[in-house]
Amino acid sequence: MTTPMLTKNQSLVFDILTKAEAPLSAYTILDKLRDQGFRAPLQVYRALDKLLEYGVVHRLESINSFVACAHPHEDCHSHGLVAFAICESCGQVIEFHDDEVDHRLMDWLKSQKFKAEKSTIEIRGHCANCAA
Amino acid sequence: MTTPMLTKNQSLVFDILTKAEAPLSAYTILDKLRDQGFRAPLQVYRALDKLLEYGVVHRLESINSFVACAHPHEDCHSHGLVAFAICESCGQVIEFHDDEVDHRLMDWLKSQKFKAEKSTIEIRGHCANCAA
DNA sequence: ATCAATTGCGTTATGCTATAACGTGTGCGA
DNA sequence: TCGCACACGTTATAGCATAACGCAATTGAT
Repeated sequence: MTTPMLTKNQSLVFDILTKAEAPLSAYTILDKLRDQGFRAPLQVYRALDKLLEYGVVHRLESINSFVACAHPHEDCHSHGLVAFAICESCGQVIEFHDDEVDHRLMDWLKSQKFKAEKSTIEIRGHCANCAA
Repeated sequence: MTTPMLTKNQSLVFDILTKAEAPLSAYTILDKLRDQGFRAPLQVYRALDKLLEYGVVHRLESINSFVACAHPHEDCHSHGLVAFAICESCGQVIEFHDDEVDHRLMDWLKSQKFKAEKSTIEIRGHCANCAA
C-alpha cells in the first residue's frame, strides 16, 4: 500500500511520534497537541487508526503506546512480522525483522490451519545503556 | 518455581479460567465471581498477579485478557518464550513453544545487549474452524 | 447541476481496564 | 508479645478506548 497524503490531524500526530524518543500513549499525544487545537481523545485515535493502516506507525500492545515506524520509507506491512525490544527504563524501542522467526511462526500457524491477520512480538527488559 | 497452595480467591479465579473456553477479562471474571462474594476489581487483579507469578495463568496483552496455561503441570516460566494464536471469531487460544524462535530472538537480543525480562508473542486471526 | 456516498472532523458521553491508598485480620518467627 | 509479611476488603481514582450524534468538504455518477 502506498501512503496517501496525510490530513492535518494525521500529520500532527505523526510528527509528534517521529520526534518522540520513546513510545507515546494516545493521551500523552493529546496533551502535546492541545495547543494545536486538539480537545478529545477521538481526534488522536482516529489519526492513529489511519497511520496504523498506512503502516507508518506501530502500536505496542504491551504498553498501550504508539511509535513511528523505524523504516519510514518502506511499507512496514510488507516485511512480515515485526518484533520490538522495549526498554522499561528509558522507553527506547528497537524494531526488528527476522525472516527465520517469520517462517518458523508462519509454518506453525499453517500446520494449525490458522489464518494470521495481526501479530504482536514485544520483548520488555533493559537496553544496553540502562542494564544495571 | 513450585506453585504454592492457592488461597481461596486465587482458587476461585483459577477455576473460572480453567473452565473457560476462551480468554476472560478481569471484569468478566469479576462478574462471574459476584456470587462467591467478589465485589471489586482488585480482588481479581490481586489473584491474577499471583497466578501469573506462579506461571499457571497467562496474560494476553493484545486483548487485555487472561487464560489458564495449557501446560498446567509444568512450570511455564521454564520453557522459554510462549506464543499464542488467538482466534478473533471464537476466542479460542492455541499455546505454542518453539526453541528455534526462542534462540533466534534471544540471539538477536544478545547482539543488542538487551536484557529481556518479559515477552509477548501473540498472533490474532482465525482458527481452522472459523476461517471463512 | 444535483444528489448520494464517502471521508474527515468536532463534541459529548460513556464504557472498559487497572491501580492507589487506606484499613483489617491472621499467622509466624525473633 | 512484638513486629513483620501477607492476604483480603473497600472506596476512590487514574488511564485507555469507543459509541453516537451532527457538520462540512470532496468526489463521482446521473
